[in-house]
Amino acid sequence: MSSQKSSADPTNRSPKQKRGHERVAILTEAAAKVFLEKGYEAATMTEIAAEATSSIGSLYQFFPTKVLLAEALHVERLRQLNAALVELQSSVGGMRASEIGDAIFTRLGDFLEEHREFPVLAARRDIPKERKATSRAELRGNIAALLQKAVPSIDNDIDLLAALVLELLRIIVTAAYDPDIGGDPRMVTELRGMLRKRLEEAAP
Amino acid sequence: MSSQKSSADPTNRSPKQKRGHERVAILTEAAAKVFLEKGYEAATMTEIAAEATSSIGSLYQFFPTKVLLAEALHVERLRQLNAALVELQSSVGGMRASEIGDAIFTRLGDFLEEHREFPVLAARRDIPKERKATSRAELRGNIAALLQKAVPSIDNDIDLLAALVLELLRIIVTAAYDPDIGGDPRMVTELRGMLRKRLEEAAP
Amino acid sequence: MSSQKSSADPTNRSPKQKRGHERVAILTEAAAKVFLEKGYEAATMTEIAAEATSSIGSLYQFFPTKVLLAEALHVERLRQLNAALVELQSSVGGMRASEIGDAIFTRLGDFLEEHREFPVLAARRDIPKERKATSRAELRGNIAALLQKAVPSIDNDIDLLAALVLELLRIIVTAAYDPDIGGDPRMVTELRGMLRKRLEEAAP
Amino acid sequence: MSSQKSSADPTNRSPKQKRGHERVAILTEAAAKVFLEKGYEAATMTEIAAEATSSIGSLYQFFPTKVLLAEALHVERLRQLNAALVELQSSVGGMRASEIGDAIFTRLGDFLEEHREFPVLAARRDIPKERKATSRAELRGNIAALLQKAVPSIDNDIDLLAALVLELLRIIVTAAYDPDIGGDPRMVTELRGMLRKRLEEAAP
DNA sequence: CATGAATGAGTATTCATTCAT
DNA sequence: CATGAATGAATACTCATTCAT
Repeated sequence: MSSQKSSADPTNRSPKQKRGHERVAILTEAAAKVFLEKGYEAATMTEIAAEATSSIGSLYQFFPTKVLLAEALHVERLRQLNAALVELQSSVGGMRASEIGDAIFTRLGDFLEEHREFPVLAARRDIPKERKATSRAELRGNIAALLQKAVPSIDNDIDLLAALVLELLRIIVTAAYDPDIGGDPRMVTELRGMLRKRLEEAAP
Repeated sequence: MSSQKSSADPTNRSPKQKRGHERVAILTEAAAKVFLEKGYEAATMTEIAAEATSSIGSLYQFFPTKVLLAEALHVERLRQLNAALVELQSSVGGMRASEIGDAIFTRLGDFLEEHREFPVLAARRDIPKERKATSRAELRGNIAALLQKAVPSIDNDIDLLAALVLELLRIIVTAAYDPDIGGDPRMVTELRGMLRKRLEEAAP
Repeated sequence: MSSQKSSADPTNRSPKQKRGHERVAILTEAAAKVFLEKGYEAATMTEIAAEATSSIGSLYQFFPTKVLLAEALHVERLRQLNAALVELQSSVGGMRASEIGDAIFTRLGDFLEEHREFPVLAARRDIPKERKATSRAELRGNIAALLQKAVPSIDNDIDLLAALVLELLRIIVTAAYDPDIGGDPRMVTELRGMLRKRLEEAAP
Repeated sequence: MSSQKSSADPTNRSPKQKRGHERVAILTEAAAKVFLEKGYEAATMTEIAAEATSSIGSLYQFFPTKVLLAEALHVERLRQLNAALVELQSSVGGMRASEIGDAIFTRLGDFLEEHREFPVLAARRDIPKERKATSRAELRGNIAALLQKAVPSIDNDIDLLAALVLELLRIIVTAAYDPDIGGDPRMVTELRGMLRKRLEEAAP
């Protein structure tokens, strides 16, 4: 249910030494920062390298393409996101429907706050729809698993509910990313409330 | 009394002749199409001109900047959107809370289906936050007015509710824009349901 | 000695009505202003038309080319300049060598102050060298005539002296045009002094 | 530690490798040539790159802007010019007033003959007046220092005299630049003579 | 492997000039 | 003739990517 694929895409040459692993991490974080600040298209490989206090050549050593760099980062974040959901499973046993939504919101909200570049990566227009579908399916699956585990009695519409959670989260992400709206915490409260109600209704 | 261009004024030249008005309309629609297909950043002034079977010079005659072109289109769509909301006012008098949400969803859903480039325009990263706030405020105001008119008894949290409607619509937009998800009409139904419930609760 | 050619270059269609003459004057002055402000290359036909509160089409009606417009203006200014020199002839009879230089400086200084775009026009890189030589020759000739008339005893080197006067004036022009230097009136005094001395020496 | 480019810093990238230094030199000379031939505005970055048998990208690697390229070249020439003046100091001790002017004319004449693009660079309309004033001041200072060293008894008006030298040189430059006039060596002789006389008078 | 130089196709934008109304 | 729309070659500049050292 969770994703355990090795983080190295076959297209990237994977670093052979520890040195390389550190470099990759630094480059990746630099990319995250620049993608967040500038957006995917406006971010330049040169600026990312500079942010990592590394050279263009070095950046290309590990990520032979801007697309591949974005993808690597995206995949990594998805892995972390799914891992967070999986981890949540151990603590939701026996929760009431009204609580599971909150738990998910809280956990994923934390994730998204820490990795604010995530929506930028997810919104890239050149993600092959296939990969997109797969990613969505995996996330939805993990959320569905959570719902299921917490409230075994819902199995009807469970996939739809999972998708709904995802969409509601997307609002929060967007709102949080957009400084104008994000300030109003009542919006999050509202959304949590709506979800809670829906879940209670699904599993009375 | 001319002044085709003048590097110092950041405004679109408005056409003075019939020919000009027609051309502007064609250019605008071409821009809408290309922005939708490619996204704002990847859209090319050259391609837009080509799509309009105009010369690049003609495009720049009326829209001296890519930003200004996008803005003009965005403003136009916002105008239409707000007009639709205002128009809706005349038909909501006496609706029940449970119906007003549906009415809005339907009307705005239609709009968004017809103008699929809207989210692209609205997501541009270079919109000055001030303008963004103003636009949001206007939309929210019109939605609030609708809610108020239909159900005068809600005045508590009416702005928050309006904002909520906007966010839920954003989901639909995004989902509709994203071919993978948009197909599932149950999602829209879900969202409508959630909103209906919330509104009923607000105005029992 | 002075130039009396008709101001209309054969390449320009000359206006047939009074209306046309006014237009031409307005356009010409607008051109003068814009050339002065922006320089020849940076000046645009569009801006010139706007400055004349006229349309591009109208501008092109009278001056079918930017080059032709600049040339027409240049020729007009040269005509005025030469006319001023010719006019001066009637008042220099019997002046001493030490005075004639001052007289020329004063008169031409006035001209250049009133028509500050002159150096811009004269510095255009695309003036055919032939025309350039002719213009210079005419100016030099008129200055030589002045010197001759005032101090008939100088005939040796009179052309060289005339050229010298021209060059010294160029300094003033440049300096006057350049706000940083122009402020210092002592420079003009110096140049006048040097010229006076040289002339006295030439005609003891 | 890279940072090839970064849209926010208005500086030339300095080369870090030997290859880079060579390229910069080639590009600079190519720029000098094209600026001289075409003038600043008409000179094209593409043509400069071609003249240097480099790619346009290489040119921009080191000179991120046409303005910056011109400035770099201008600054370099000013440096050389000032260096020439400073160097001259060691050989003017004890010269007579009548000689120092000639020495300066000769030295700077050589410089200007070798770097004929200099006036083009100096005449650019977009030089910030502040920089212009500074450059002038430095040149004037060096000339003043020369005059002072050679003829310590002049201190009255020394700055004005230095400015005068500069202006007289400007004539030569302009004349030399302008093929029509430059040919006449008597003009230079005249100017030298005038200056000599003025200096003798200043330091009898 | 790291570094940064080299490449060049691609992009927004300008502007003289021509043309339809 | 006036007006302003149409045209498109030309230009500065960008940036992903490749290569030499």
